Amino acid sequence: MPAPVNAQRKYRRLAPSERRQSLIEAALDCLARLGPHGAGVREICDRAGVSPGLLRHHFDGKDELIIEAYRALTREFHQNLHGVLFDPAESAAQKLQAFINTYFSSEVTRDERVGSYISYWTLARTDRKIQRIQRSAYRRLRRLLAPVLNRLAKDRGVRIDAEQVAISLIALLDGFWLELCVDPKHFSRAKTSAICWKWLEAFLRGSRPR
Amino acid sequence: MPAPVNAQRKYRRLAPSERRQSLIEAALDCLARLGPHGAGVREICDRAGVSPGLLRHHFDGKDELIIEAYRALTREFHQNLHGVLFDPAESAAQKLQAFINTYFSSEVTRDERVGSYISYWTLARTDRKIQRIQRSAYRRLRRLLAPVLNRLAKDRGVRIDAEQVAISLIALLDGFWLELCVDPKHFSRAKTSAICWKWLEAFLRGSRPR
DNA sequence: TCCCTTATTATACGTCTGTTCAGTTATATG
DNA sequence: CATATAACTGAACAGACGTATAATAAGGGA
Repeated sequence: MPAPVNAQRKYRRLAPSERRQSLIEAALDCLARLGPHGAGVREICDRAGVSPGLLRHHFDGKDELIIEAYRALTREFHQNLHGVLFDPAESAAQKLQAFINTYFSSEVTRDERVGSYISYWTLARTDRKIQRIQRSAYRRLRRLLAPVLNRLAKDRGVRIDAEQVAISLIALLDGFWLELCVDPKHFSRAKTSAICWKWLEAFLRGSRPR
Repeated sequence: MPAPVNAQRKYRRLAPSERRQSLIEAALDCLARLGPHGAGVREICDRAGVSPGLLRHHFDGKDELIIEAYRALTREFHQNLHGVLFDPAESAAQKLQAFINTYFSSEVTRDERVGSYISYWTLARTDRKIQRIQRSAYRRLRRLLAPVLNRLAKDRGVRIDAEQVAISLIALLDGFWLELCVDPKHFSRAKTSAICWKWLEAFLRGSRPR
């Protein structure tokens, strides 16, 4: 009576792309829970259920994994928000409300992700490659946002500098997002979204007519 | 013909309080330039012009130094802003404009400091003691700001939830402050201050009358 | 079925980390 | 000027780090 086949296997082989994805996921998880200091090779590989030597078989080194994980993170972030802003059925106001909601949604800002964003904010100060990815992601977000803001201003009959308003709105969102990190209990995500929308509307009301 | 006395001395003795201050300064400097990863004991002590063993003579360990440095940083930050908001000669509007200017001033946000703030944002995610200091500093800032905002709302004849506006204003400021880190060239400090003030005024104009 | 490829493991290596400690020397005090 | 105190040095330590490498075994193709 032989033991089940699965019990005899010491490990499962994965296609390189799958294993890389699994290691990226583990890296983001460690970065979020333990910060850059805690995201060591052994910790990451433990999390991925894999021996430490395997990292170098799929990546040039730990640094490349961390960078690749950031690429994946910004891609995920951008896709979430892109989908919301390009729904042709919605008005500009509806799009922007959905945008703000998504920014604070559990999908984007969920606890297992939010810590990794902050880790990368710190890493970007010293790592040029991470800095390049961050700036590019920031520029893409602005370019995504500006035309929709322009459209909203048109609807409201006011004249704005869309680029500048995009920058300000992102600043407001990022600022609240930071505060949610300090004290998650102090504000609900829904309430935070509502406040941001209120600020945006107040700003538009205060802008000069076309 | 003896060499000058100073050239024979191998080191200079300092009072504990002075040496502690010097090490704290060096720690903040390393944290800002190199991030948490680069702020090692040897690096910090090099920066302070001192041998690595000395750190433990004045602090319980590296962790305590980092925490003590954060205490000094938040104290400095708070004192700068406290002075601005408690000038009795100024109106609420003038106080708040000065507050915003100071927030982005080279004193508070200067390059050799700004990086250390971000480092601590990351460290606060995993270190309870740093988290406690951060939350307390955040609460103090809100309590400093709320009464002045209330006064401004009175002057403008509108009714606001001062606590909530304080939270929002801090979010806006912190958000811009983060963006200045990503791309310092994109916005001047003066322009950033002006935009924040404009947002605050627009919000007040949009609030309901008393 | 066997075999070949290569994903994976386990161990070992050198470097860097925070810390220890015995010895050294600046400086206040009598 | 002599002496005691303690600020300070510098080398050595154990452990954690990222990495290199030889051995192992999973799993598809002949």
